[in-house]
Amino acid sequence: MSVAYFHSSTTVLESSKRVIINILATQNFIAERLNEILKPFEISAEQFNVLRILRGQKGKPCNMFLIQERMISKTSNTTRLVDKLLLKNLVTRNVCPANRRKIEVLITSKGLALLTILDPKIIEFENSLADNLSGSDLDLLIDLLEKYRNEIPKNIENEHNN
Amino acid sequence: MSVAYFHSSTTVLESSKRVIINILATQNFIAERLNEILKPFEISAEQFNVLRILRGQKGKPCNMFLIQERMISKTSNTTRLVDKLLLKNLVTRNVCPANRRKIEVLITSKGLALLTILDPKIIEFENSLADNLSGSDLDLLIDLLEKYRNEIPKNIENEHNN
DNA sequence: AACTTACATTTGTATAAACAAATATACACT
DNA sequence: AGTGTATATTTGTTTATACAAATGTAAGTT
Repeated sequence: MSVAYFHSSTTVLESSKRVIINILATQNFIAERLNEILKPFEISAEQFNVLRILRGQKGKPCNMFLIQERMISKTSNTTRLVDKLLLKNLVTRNVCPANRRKIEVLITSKGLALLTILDPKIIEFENSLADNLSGSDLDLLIDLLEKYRNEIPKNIENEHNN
Repeated sequence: MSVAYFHSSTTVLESSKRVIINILATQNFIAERLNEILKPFEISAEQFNVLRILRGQKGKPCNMFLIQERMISKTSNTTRLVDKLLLKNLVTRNVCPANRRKIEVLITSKGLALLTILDPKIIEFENSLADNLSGSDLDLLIDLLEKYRNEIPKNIENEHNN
């Protein structure tokens, strides 16, 4: 889900508007660069995201609901996303024997190999942005964003060592 | 341009990753709520953005290039965006007599009226988010985001009194 | 004037997002 | 077993995005 927002002409904006513009501009900035990194490998950011979620499972299969839940943007169509990864042999998809409503999705060795190639590029990208701020400012930024969304700050748990 | 990013399982993330997740999550948060506000009026966030850019022109016509330049996400198709606004009679579109390559787009009174209805809802939305932070923290957040994108902090000029 | 290049916008087309509706399975209850 | 309801995923369809190519206009050059 992409969002446009005014970026217009002649008057100084108040902070409540400027912060929104800045968040959207920053998201756009990140999205453009991430897509550039991924483009040579012919996967979209969404597909990349799903691959990382699957790797984070460390061998445990992941059903569609779980994938959807862990994606930041919940609106995309998980079935068709996985379809595309399946076509490239980056994942497998099987009906769960214990509950035939569920689907077990697993990353393949080809998928893992692709992530291994991408890992250093992504880390370099993340660090190149993070380097613009001091360590304490980076943590402050995280904290402010969480507060801005009115989210209870927590130690976000996530796949690491990726 | 929407971006997904990992939001996965079991390990604590370093700040360089967390900040990206937080920016994307915040953008998504804003986008969802903004779309909710606009939905009853049957315009998309992008269309809304263009209308605000046109109002910011204060009667001066706006060509396609200028509209595109002022949108945060440059990738969308301005022609077809304006097409849709035209269909709803929210804008007019005419060939520029001085330079027949250019197009003059203007917001109509119907377009202005729509913005007038939306204005308080948008302001309320912006303030509801801004209220989660103190004034100085809000300005700090803006500053940190600009630095994060490595942009020279400036007093953003924009349409106001909207 | 013809030719070239740059500019401004539109169009074509393939892919993806959004959202509602449909399918298929599981489980609880009678 | 049959019925209703919740769960899990898929499919259909409309609209939007992304990107390349095409169109039309202007301006400079020979």
